[in-house]
Amino acid sequence: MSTNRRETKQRVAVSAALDQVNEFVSAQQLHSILRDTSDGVGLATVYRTLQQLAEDGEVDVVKTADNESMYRRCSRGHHHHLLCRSCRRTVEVESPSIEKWAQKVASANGFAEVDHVVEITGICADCQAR
Amino acid sequence: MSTNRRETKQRVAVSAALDQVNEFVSAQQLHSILRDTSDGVGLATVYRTLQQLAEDGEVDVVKTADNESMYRRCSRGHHHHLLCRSCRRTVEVESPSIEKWAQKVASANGFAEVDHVVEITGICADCQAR
DNA sequence: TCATACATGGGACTCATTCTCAAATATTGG
DNA sequence: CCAATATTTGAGAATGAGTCCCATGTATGA
Ligand SMILES: [Zn+2]
Ligand SMILES: [Zn+2]
Ligand SMILES: [Zn+2]
Ligand SMILES: [Zn+2]
Repeated sequence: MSTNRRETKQRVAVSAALDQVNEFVSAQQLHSILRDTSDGVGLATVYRTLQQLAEDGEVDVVKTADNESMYRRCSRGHHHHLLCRSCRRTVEVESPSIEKWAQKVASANGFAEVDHVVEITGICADCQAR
Repeated sequence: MSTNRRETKQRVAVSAALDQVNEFVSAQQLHSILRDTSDGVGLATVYRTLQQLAEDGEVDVVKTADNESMYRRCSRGHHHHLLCRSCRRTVEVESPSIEKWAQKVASANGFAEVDHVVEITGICADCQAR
């Protein structure tokens, strides 16, 4: 809700850690990454910070098949993801036609406050080559 | 993987209960619905049965925002859903162009074994009028 | 009817995520 | 710089969906 966030070393640490990975990572992974380096950050704080970053549109969130939230610093603006189920390599994809389609289907059926989830998964070329 | 399922009264009960609702329901909801009628069905069995029905393509599964799996008996064949976040009213939608788009984006990036998740949510006309 | 492979369910267990709240700390007005 | 104050932190407890274990029950086919 609020946009007034204090700059604590924990928040900086989480943000910095996110910058070091290019794929989606879970709160737990980030927590153990931070455990090793310098002063660790509490798990609760990692969760809170990631949620806030997501609220602020700083990171994107996707859910794995086994219900784990994964976070990634993405480019700003609405987009979707094509991601490798094996190595989590991520490709951001944009498609105005998909957005229009979703909106059209919804309003054609009388729905308002439309939202949508569109994610494509697969096995990337590298992972296919094993 | 197997398709050899025995016809037990529990399985019949779960399947019948599913037929009585037209929206997506969770395993827990189905369990408490069944608790009231006749002989209840164990929670573990409800989960198992729903999973099997999903495997067999008898029901569709969607995840709520708070990571709960919801099941619904849908028409056969691949399709997606437009669903009301308030009352869970569901509209099945088909769109060959979306399917082609997903496949094209994936192969253009060297991905194989492509899968995708496409769900549209909103507030239905009735819930807006509420 | 019998043998037996498969199904059931109560309860313990997992595990991501949230909650609690006292102690730590960033911010700010003076 | 300093004290007052509003936030933030984090260790551990709590939550809750879903899974597992396994002794008991049963659908099914010979
Ligand atoms: Zn890969
Ligand atoms: Zn979109
Ligand atoms: Zn509705
Ligand atoms: Zn599709």
